[in-house]
Amino acid sequence: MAAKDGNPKARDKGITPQGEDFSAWYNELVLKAELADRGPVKGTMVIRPYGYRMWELLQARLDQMFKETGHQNAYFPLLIPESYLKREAEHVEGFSPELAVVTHAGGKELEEPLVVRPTSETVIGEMFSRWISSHRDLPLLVNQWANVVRWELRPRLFLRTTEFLWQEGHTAHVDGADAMAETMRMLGIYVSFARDVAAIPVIEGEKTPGERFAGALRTFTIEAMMRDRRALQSATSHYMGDNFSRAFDITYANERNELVHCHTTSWGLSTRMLGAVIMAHGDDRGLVLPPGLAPHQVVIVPIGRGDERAAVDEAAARLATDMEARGVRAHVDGRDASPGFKFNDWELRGVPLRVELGPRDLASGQAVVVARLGAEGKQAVGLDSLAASVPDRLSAFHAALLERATSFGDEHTAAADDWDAFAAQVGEGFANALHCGRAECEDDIKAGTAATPRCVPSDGEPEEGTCVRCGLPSAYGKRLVFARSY
RNA sequence: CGGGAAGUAGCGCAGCUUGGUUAGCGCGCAGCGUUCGGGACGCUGAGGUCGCGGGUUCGAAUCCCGCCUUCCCGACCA
Repeated sequence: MAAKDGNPKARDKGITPQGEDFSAWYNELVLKAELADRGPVKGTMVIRPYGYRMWELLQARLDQMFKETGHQNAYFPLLIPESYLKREAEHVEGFSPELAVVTHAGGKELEEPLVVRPTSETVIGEMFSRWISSHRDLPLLVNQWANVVRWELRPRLFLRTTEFLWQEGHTAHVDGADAMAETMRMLGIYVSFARDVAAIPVIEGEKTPGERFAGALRTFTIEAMMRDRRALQSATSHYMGDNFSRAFDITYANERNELVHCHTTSWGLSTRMLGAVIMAHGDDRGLVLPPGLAPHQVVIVPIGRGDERAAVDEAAARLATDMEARGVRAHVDGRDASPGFKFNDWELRGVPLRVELGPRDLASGQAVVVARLGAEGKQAVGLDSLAASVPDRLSAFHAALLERATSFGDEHTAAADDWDAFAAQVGEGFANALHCGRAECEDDIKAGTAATPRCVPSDGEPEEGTCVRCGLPSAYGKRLVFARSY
């Protein structure tokens, strides 16, 4: 009977509401849902089994998509000679502030320091130069699943950790056209992964020069809106031109036996995507997981005790087996805890569908089904048809989740044609506005509103006019998306 | 690195102002019993170098000095 409001003790069971403190909501949720924990070293993260299962599911789907488009997995070393980083001028400049460097090993100082990879363009570039000699070797399409280290100043679980897991694709091509096609193909894969697996609608587009990857000629991104209406860059795809192939001497002999530099790409998606899932779908009760990434798509909560319970358990096990036979990840929660506790617990963990099964249900040959989005309330479903209906229910759940996120994004996106409207809109969500393209003007906007250009959207309508900030003629030929971001 | 807050049991906190016996409370945890359709209850119990180092004092969680760490807000970023 503790006081409800203002009393921290009353919250032991729940989490801080999003509207009160989004950042507290996020941290408490990640910890309480047992997705991750903080490691002993600042900025490091332990991914716990429930969170790691999500990563595994993500990996399996993306990996399949990569292989279907002709890529092969490989693995390159964690340690890179420091000199490699320096071979591409912009690349070092971009990454040196956040490098972790090994200076001692084997009990003595190293002759050349080794950097712990912050990304692998350099080692892979070096290896590509040894492997590629003919146009017949191209394109070379490689991906690696790995950990990387970037000494971030302000870590945040999943969103920005000192060490994180990701996949980085690296490819080499005969020319710019082929490399650009690859860059866009992989961006497309990220878009469909986000939409079809994570149920997150994204805006795809190109980064402005100021937001480009260090060493890239063009950087493309997918940007998603979180429930606090801030943007999260969820994956990127880069066209390097011949920058890295010149730095690492990646050349091939063409059909006329002329030695030519390759054009390369790289593209990556990290554990940050799990942060996107948490923040794009979660609510005040906890996570809401898209079926594609949910460790348990259905949880069956058996209710009852004694002899009644034995019959319930048996029926629950049969139901789970039935569902699994249909490719559904089902779980029976047999813990010694009250039903109410389990309901809340699985809601916190975001399980899409919950099945309640008790003596009353058994007697009437049905079960109670509840979807985590909650719109339909509790629904009685006949036991003989339940398992068969689950795949459709999960698809419907995915569609509803995507629809909800899509309308949320639409509701909080608006065009802004003058500075006051712009400043107000980036406080509300995303603002579509014309910009002059000058870096100093971007900085000015950031200083004034904390908003940055997220991208030049691929599907934007052609439009010319004047910059929303400085009034100079607009660049890019269309509106940019601006938002405060993570 | 700038600005804020905080380090006391696994988690969340009180105690500190005005030093004083075995440092408390809630949740969680263990055992037993009763419970089980929206976060159950009773009884019993385990669990703490009070962040670290030094100082003041007969006596320090409490006062003084130094250090460390973490979290939040900003600059950097997937």
